[in-house]
Amino acid sequence: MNDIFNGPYDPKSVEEKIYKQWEESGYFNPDNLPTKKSAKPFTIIMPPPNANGSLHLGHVIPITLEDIMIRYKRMKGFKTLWLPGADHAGFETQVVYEKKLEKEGRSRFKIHPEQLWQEIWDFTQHNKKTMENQVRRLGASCDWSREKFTLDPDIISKTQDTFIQMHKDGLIYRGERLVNWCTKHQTGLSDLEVNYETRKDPLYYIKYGPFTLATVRPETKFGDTALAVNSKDKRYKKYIGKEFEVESIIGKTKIKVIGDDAIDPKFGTGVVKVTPAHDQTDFEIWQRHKDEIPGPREIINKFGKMDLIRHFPDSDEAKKYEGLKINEARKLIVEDMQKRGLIEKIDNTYEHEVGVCYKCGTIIEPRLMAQWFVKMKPLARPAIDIVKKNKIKFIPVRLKKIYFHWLKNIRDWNISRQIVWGIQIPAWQCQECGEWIILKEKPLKCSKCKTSKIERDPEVFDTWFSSGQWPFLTLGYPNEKDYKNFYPTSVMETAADILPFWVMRMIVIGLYRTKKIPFRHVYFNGLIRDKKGQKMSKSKGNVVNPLDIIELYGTDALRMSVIIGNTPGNDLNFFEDKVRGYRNFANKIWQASRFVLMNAETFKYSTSLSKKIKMTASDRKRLKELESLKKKVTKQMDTFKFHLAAEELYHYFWHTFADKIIEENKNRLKEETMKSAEDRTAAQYLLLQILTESIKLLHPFMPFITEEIYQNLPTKGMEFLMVNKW
RNA sequence: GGGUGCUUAGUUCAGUGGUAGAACGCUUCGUUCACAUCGAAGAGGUCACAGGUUCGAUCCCUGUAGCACCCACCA
Repeated sequence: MNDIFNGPYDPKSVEEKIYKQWEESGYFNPDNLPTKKSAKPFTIIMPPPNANGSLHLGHVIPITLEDIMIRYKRMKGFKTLWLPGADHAGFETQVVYEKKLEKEGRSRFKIHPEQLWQEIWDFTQHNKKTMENQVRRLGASCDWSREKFTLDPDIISKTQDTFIQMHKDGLIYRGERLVNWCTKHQTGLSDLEVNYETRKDPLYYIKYGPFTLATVRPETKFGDTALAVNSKDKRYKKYIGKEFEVESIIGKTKIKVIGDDAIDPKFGTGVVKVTPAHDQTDFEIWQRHKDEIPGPREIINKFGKMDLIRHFPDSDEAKKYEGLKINEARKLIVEDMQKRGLIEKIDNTYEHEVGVCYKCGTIIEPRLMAQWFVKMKPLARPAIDIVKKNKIKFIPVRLKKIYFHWLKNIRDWNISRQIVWGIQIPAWQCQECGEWIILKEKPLKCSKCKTSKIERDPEVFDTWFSSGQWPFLTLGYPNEKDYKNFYPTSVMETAADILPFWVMRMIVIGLYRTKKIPFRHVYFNGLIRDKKGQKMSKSKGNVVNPLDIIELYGTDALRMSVIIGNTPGNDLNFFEDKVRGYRNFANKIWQASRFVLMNAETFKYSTSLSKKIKMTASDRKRLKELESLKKKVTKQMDTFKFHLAAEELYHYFWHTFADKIIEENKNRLKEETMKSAEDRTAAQYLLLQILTESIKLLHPFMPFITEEIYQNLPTKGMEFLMVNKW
């Protein structure tokens, strides 16, 4: 017997070697698999990890789950493709890089965009390489020869094609809208990238002509273009449509009262000042009353400072507040208003939700900007239908509700980002007449005024605009062989929290662009949390590096610990004791295999042997039991119940095979106690048979140890367990 | 203000319309050559609460409470 079995199982000496063998075998690539011609494809596109750091424990769950599915299907004879990738992760990465710059005492705003781009490129390429090796350590059997990066030239080009096609189809428009503006990062954000925090802010009741109204933002007064009341409000009905001259700190101005149903008569005094340039609701009110009232007047600039003089050149007050930050301005203005008796009262108990940047927590300043938008309503409808008809199945099903809720209430999608790190928008503007031309290459002349003064839109796409096309772009839509062979993909396995960001958009754009569903199943895994159920984050200091765990306990143990007890869509708490338990299990497998092999040295295996073996009734019972286990586990695998399958196998191997079957057969194996050579052969056969099958069933979950043992079995058929028949 | 999920052993969590399950931890015993990263035996639960459906509910329905998360333009 091979003496590698001496001592406890040592993952370190096995894992690296085995992975290398697998990779060299070429079997990660479906083109090399010994599959039948009629074999069906099974495809998973790996959600590309962000190339702005290294893998953390949160990546272990998805990669393990995907690997389990892939290995299972590969053994089932499918033509399996698991395509890995990495995401440039636009804004996310730029934020990470900016923090790095800050530490070095540099600022993004002082670096030439091209240089900044190059620096971030180098940064991501470096991270990408580290991450690839980490993915290997996890045992991922993905096809590295097909790996993609979201900034590969073909991905960039085809992402732009989609934009151009959408434009042709009338789905893209450039609109002056209020954008969620982060004054720190100097970029607009999508609605999804805004978090809301509960804040306590003074609510000022200010006098406004014949009215008193409540506001938390008196400083936006200078941008007011109307007053609004609910059109059904009896108290104020008579004022609607009338214009008033009001006294304010910058003198007298005229302002009109309008009626709008968005106003809640019960809030404050039921009167609202309308500031369309700095408030989403007010902007919408203005859009409904465009003919009656003046448009937005911007009085806060992109740095979050007062910008008044250009609107009120003759006002001394305007000069006084000019350039002040919002908070400073507010304080001063309130003081001045109090001096003039314009403040009736201040309510200090008021709590409300304030939108903040999801990265830095800076209060979002709604800001009027021209941006590219995708019309979502027409795209949402087919995406709703397809899931309703169950053409795409959700695991767990309950998340469909969230999906529908999102799509039914969807608003147009702002896809412009004011950063350098991303895919450039293929849009060009004539500097003479302002005409926009949507083309990949720079046009020679403006299509309207025929001049050649044309500049590129310096902005880039929201990163989700390109990741939303990931399943078909990675496969080489529309003409590549892979696209024809492997699309639609089989399963999209991803974290539940990016359903609206990513899954929804992949379905929406996938349907639009390919006229096909991008995947048949979506499997949502939960987030990994620490022992106490808290989110892991660097600032809390509870981050666990998966490689440290692997060093201690091995990859197989780590994999088992994140699979067992992990149900789709639910979060999972991580603790080291659990991993230790499965490290012990790995050793159990190792020792049991050692015992079986030790006692099988006299055993000559051949496929025709099984007929000659004299099995006892209890042997047959044990084999039957094994058969029913196989059936049960197969069914669980087919229905995505990996946590149950893994637990079932764990229990069978340890408490049935090792504790019972091996024990009850010991006497049949020893020279001194055996009944006959024939009976010994039967016992050897039984144990080898059960061991071989158990190892196969365990392989998707614990690929390294099972492969290593398999290669030492006299019963092995193929060169690798990885491609052995399930 | 809406929505979703969770509440089961000391802990972390599975699970089922019909005597409650696992892992870890705990207690007692065991050092005969597969394994002390082990074995044997064991303690430990009104399955959040209150109603309802049912022959029977931890499971299905309704409501309540606590926790977690998501969404929302009430200034």
